[in-house]
Amino acid sequence: MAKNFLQNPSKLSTTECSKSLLPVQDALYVLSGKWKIPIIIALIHGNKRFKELHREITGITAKMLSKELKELEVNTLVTRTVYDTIPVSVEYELTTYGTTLNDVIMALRDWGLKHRQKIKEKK
Amino acid sequence: MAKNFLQNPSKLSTTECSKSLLPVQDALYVLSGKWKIPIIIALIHGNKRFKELHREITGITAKMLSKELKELEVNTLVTRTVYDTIPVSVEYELTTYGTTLNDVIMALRDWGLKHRQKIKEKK
DNA sequence: GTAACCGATATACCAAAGGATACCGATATA
DNA sequence: TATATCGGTATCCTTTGGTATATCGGTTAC
Repeated sequence: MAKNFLQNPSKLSTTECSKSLLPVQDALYVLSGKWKIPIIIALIHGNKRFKELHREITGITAKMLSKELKELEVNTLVTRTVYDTIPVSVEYELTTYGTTLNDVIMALRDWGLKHRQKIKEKK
Repeated sequence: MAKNFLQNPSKLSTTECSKSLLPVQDALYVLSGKWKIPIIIALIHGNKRFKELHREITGITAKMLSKELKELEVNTLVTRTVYDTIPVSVEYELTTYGTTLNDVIMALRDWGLKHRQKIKEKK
């Protein structure tokens, strides 16, 4: 039932269609901003400390990195662990819930690749 | 090779991972802004005229509707057809290319639904 | 003693996104 | 004559997103 959504669009009522609107917007909101995807991708191959992320993600400022990490933490996509070293070290890790974004990211990547190709052809 | 991307993250180099960054950002850019998804979803069950979209998409201003439709047109997701009626009627249609976004939208919707559920549970 | 590292925060600023409102010419309706 | 419809555009304004730069306290290395 819900599985057929968007696959036989002509059969769907406006109300049925609008049911997908909010979830899609929720998902986009979680990924919104210039740096969330770069951060998530950076964390995919392993935990990272603040400075490591800062070095790895070119162009990001410490303020934005801190802010975006907080938002990812609020959405339980990332965990923040403080270690009692000297000086203190803080490790960021993608949660298992965070890895459930893989399908979304892969769908976006696949479409993005096709789109790049299409834009190239037009020129 | 590329298919395994994000499925066995620990095996991937930074350069391999960063290959997905640009396509994902491209895709998100195409969907960016407050109104693109509502417009696309509105067009999924059939062609619509400007005023129909304006009425159907609650909250949007004519300025934003016009602007977002132009961007969708530039990306060949939507076509604009002017009919020589009186007064003139303009029809917007999702292209077949536009419908290739279905996988992306469904992935976003599925994740968004799970996320809503998860947020609810926390409370 | 002074410079650097760590994980940030504070302040100031700027540009882009989006909203509110008014208006357009052509036509139809009251 | 006045008002409404259609598909927008023009102008102004506010909000948000993002940048730049300086600074913090505690510690270590030079």
